[in-house]
Amino acid sequence: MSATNGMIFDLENNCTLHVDLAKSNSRSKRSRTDDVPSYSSEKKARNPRGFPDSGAGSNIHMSGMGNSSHSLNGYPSAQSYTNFEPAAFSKDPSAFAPQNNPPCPTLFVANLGPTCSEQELIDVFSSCAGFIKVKMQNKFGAPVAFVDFKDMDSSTEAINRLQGVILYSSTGEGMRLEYAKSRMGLRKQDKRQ
DNA sequence: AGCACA
Repeated sequence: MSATNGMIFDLENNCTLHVDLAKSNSRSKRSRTDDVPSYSSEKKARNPRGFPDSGAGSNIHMSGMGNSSHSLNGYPSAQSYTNFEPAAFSKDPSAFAPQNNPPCPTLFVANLGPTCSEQELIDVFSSCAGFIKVKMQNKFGAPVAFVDFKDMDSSTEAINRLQGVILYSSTGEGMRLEYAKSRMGLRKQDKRQ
């Protein structure tokens, strides 16, 4: 009787099933906002829409990265493998990387693993057209990198291709790609149609 | 969420 009192999120099937609250159930006298009769810890969580916000509406599915041909922790000094295609594991880039910065040729890379090296980023980003160089900044626990492209078109395509790509040294969801901030960007670079 | 050099 309490199995489907709220909603059911089925993340595995990439489908969201939300069962409406009991309108004509046996407990129809219960108010819509008060769905937890046993625990009255938080009463402030009420919506005028009558739909409890759980915040779990995103159906993020991480693929398993089938390109792990090199599982070694060491990397060759020269880039010997630059032919793998990151477009194979295309997913929704906007699910976990909202880039609101104005477009620029330089990309900001974050959410890297603690053992990520600059050579690894070079090997990954060199597969994109217009790639120039990678400048990595090692901070403790939060390494970031800057990737320079020749144009904003190249950097935009690089974001779409390599957004959320899990490196061999990644620990979480993968690296986060954004447009780099710069005080030079305050110039008029927004072109209106 | 976290943004440096030239």
